[in-house]
Amino acid sequence: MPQVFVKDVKNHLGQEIELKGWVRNIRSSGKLLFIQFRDGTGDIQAVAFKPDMDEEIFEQAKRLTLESSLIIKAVPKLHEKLADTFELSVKDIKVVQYAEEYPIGKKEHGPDFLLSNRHLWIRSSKQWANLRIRHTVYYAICDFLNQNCFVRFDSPILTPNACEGTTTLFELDYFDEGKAYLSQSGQLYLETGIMSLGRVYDFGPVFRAERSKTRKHLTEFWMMDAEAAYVEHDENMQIQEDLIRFVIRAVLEKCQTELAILERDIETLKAADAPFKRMTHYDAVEYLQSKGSEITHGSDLGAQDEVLLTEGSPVPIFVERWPKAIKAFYMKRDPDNPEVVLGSDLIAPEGFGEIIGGSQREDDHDLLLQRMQAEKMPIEQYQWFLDLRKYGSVPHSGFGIGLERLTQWMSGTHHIREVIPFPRMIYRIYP
RNA sequence: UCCGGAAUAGCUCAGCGGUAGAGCGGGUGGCUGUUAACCACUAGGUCGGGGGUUCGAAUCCCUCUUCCGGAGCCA
Repeated sequence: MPQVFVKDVKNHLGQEIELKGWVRNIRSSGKLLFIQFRDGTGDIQAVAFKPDMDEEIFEQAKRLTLESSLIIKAVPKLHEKLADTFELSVKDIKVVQYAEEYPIGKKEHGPDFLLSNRHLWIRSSKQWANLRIRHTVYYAICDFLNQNCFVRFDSPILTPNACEGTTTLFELDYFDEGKAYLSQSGQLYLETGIMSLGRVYDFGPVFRAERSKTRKHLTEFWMMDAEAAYVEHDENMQIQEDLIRFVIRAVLEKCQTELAILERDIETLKAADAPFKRMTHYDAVEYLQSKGSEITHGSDLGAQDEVLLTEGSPVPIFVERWPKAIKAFYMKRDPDNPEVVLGSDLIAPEGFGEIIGGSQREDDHDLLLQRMQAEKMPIEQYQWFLDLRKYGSVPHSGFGIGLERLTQWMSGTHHIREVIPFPRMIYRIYP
């Protein structure tokens, strides 16, 4: 008998089918046994009724514990008490393993305990939902880019130098070549790719040895960097907006069960699928000051500023044209105002903060060299990067999306540690 | 790194100077419609480590360790 997945049960009403999975919960009522069964594709209630089955099988089923693995033969039917819900009428059960006493109980647990049991916690329904939404977000990003002429071009993870000098790097020994570092962004390598392929993206883990300790930071997270030749600042933002709205629609369409489990406010998410706002950094600071923020024109937005800025806005907000001093060396100066760069941060609503950083890149060799010298960067190590400005340089732009930040917003999850299978944080590397 | 908070049963917590408690989970029994099911009984603890104050410390003080929340930095 072929295996049927829980998600397909509705196509087999009245037929005997076989399902393979685990016990999420079990309730017994004498001759009736209610097994909350899960198989990875979804959950369904399986009902075992003693008079309808072999007595020995029923006794075996009675001894099932939380998370025991089992194969059941059953007939799907409409739930006797709930509308639009299916349940299974159990005919036979084969216990694959009686699970030992399961550490994660039905009541509340603290974060330390749950994180120490992350390898088991991922089975819980909210974690299951988060990981499925992450999957949907990941492939929606790839789908959008693939449909828009971007070619996957993976940047190396082991690198000889820093991408953006300021941030802390994880360092390791690289044979006889001295130190190597775990990449914190593939962006500079992507810029080489556009000269061959036009539009490229990478998607993989990046590493930041920052001692950040907030609900929005991980030391290892997944980032998608995209880069496009002949795209300038305004079009760069338009691509980002189209991409994010594509992702929102994909999640709303494909993750209805998951969003319901997480009690995500769907209407708020739907409302974000509308034209995004754009604001210069100057105007954003003026606005924030009028709202009581202490922010100054030369500085970055704090966490509270991001919340304040998007308060009352159903859509994300681009903050663009930043003071040159607080942005990276490779960003192109605004021809209309050399004090600011053509960079943009996209701030998600509902307090989820920055989800994208992007910019038009400096494409003039001498200007780029000057800036690298000003930042005292080791020029000889970046010769390959400067070369791009010598052999057919073109205007180009790109941006980077933090997968977990975006997933966190889509799923409405408070802490970023719940939207990656095994979060790496400053004080935690187990399991 | 800085500023707060916490550590008591497997888990979540109450107890805050006078010999250790609850709920859940575990075990045993009961129940034909349960939805973190319910009911009865039951086992389970050097109160994070070390030091101090006291007739007496889970409770007060010092110290160490671990964790949580927030800030900065960023995606």
